[in-house]
Amino acid sequence: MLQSKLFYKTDKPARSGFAAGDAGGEKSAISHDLLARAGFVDQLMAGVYSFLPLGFLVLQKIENIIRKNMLEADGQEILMPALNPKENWQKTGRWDNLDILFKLKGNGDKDYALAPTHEEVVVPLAKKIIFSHKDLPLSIFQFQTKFRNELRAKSGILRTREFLMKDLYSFHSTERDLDKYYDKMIKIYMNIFKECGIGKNTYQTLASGGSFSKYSDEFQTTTEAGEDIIYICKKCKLAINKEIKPENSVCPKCGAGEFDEKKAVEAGNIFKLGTKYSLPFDLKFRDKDGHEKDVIMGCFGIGLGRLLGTIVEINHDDKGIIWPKSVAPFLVHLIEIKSDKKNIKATANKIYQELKKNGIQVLYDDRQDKSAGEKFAEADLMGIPFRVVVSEKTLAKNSVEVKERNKNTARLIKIKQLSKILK
RNA sequence: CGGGGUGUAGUGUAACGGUAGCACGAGUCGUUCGGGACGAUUUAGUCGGAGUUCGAAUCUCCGCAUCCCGACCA
Repeated sequence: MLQSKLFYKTDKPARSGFAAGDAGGEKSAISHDLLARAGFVDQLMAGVYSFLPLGFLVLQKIENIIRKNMLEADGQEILMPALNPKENWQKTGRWDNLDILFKLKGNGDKDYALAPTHEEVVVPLAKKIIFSHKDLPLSIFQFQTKFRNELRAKSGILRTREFLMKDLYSFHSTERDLDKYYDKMIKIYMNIFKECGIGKNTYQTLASGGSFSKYSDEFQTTTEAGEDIIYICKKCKLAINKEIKPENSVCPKCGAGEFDEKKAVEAGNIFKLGTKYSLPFDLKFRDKDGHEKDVIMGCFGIGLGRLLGTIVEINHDDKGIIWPKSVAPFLVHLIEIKSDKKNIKATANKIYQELKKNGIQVLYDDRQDKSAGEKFAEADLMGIPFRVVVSEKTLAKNSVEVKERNKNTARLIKIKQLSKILK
């Protein structure tokens, strides 16, 4: 039975709705407020968060959606170290030039870096695997904690200094092969965001490529909490990040000239790295003719915590979170209304066991010291898709009350039918 | 990294330079019991360090923390 205090936030929330921040004009992300109050995350310090049981369950759901899609892209999952030697970062010049790099000292004054990204690890690794054109293409991915010493952490969980990221690195023998893979990955990325419930608000967005290429592609989700401004082509829905917009007065894809301006959060970013990191580590392969050539690389990232926060930014109302079923911590929030009649508890318990047996994930609120109103309010805040209430009233009709979080009306369902309608 | 704001109990908030108070939470008892119930009772606090003063939560300086704006953002 899941009723730990970690699941049920004990703080009494403000009753005047979730006016973000105070009257002084300070504003912070709604997702941060909701996630903290509902007990999904806990802040340790600026830009560093713990994921509590509910939040961790969501994080794992998101991870599994991404993993499934990366396997679809022929990715092989590994886990690389976060603690890195200085030398690798010197080779690429980033030890001195990357201002967000966390540096630390070990025994004997030895220098280490905490990896903010993993080219400096994956390329030397690939060097031990890739020798021939027969070894290509190759895709390697991981879910790893990244460390970035952001000058300013902000927007709650949306911009942190330590965060879980999926990063996939692809290795190709030709530019053309990278291009093909890159286009395929754009589709796969859009599918990930769709599966996470933010597909309608997420746009492929042309952006600056940083120092490696002219452009990169971002996946921007439109929300007021966003840090970026994007221009969405009214015709083909391709978006352009404000940072490169002056260069494009018409849509580079369809040629139309009308755009919607929106604030957005960058939920993912993909790059054509080319030989930027192959060169410093001398990553080469032999082609069919025996000639030595540089390996061409691509890089594909998604920040999981930020994605989680973005999902909340998109899916909430004035009562709390409304989780899409695909990433909800549980499918069903089973609430037992306290009663003197013993059969209420027994029946609720039976329903709980029955649902679990059917493979349905249930959070069972059987606390005896909480009023119905309090339980309902917390259920709304937590945002689990189905609320199932067992009480004297419902049992009198051999039923339970089922209410979906994203709907306004509840209905009575015969207990025997319950498992069938929960989808 | 520049600018600004804020640090009071677990949380949220009051207190003119003069007895640190209230609400929520948590504990106990009783009454409630389908939309954040009620009474009684208990618990717990001025970010740290210097200074001014008869006296500092309050004023000054330093530090630390956090939030916001900007810059930055593989």
